[in-house]
Amino acid sequence: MRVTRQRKAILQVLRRAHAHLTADEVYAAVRAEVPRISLGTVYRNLEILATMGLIQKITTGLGPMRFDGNPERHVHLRCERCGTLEDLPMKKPFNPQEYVDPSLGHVVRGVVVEFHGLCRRCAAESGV
Amino acid sequence: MRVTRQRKAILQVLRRAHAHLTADEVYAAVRAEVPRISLGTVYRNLEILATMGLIQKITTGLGPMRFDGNPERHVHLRCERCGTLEDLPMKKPFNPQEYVDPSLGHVVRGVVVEFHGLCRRCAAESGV
DNA sequence: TTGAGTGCAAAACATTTGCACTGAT
DNA sequence: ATCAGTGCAAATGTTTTGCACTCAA
Repeated sequence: MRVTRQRKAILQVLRRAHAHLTADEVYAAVRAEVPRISLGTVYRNLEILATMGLIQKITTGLGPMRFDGNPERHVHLRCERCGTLEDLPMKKPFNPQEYVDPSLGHVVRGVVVEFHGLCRRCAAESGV
Repeated sequence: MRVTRQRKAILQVLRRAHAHLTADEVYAAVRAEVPRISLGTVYRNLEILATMGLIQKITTGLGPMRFDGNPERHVHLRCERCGTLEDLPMKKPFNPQEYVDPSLGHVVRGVVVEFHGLCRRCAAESGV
């Protein structure tokens, strides 16, 4: 894999970002550094970086995909009030085998867990 | 809410389906019964039925949304080999509080859990 | 030097919407 | 009779792709 200016800039944007960005947000941010980059290149690189495990691709079922510069395993909280997607530390790792009976013939290799509720700010503002 | 021919047919297709269908698959199936139904009507009704809790809308991050005629809470297994989405019985219920620390200010109201791996048929065929 | 990567523009795909008409109540 | 629901077609928004060109190795 070649290290291009575009690829470096995309990775940098994601690593520096506080929130988890959409492809379009990445595009906008990277343009500050590489003005002539195209949206197609952004998509291509996000796909490649995710496949290589350098970033994470998060599909949430609400709006477009988002990308997370943190490749470590962690879970997300989707705020029902403001729509943001933020990291959530887990008390203990999630073990699929606790929940699924392996004798039924299928094979469980992994699991995607996404919490939803209220983020810190919205919980405070709505006085919950 | 009115009980139209279209709405009844859509619900019936989803309740009879073994797998969890995309809007397009529902459209194709319903056309056998209501040939002049439009895709827009299918989408509108799927949205309404899901909001009313009669069906479930499942966004999986791979391909288009899928719809589940079973409104009860249960989890799904996405087969990495053939792409189907099927129901998975759980040994015990999933309790978010076991995993997430409630003292951090946010509020967890629910969780979406999706397993991935191999469905029965693919597990058997690939000899795992 | 050379082919992986790029920019551009068009295409593909899923979903939503405006509008005049229809049919369930 | 009324208006929620429908069919149609166009619009929207996201993501992918073909192709000629560029530049990292």
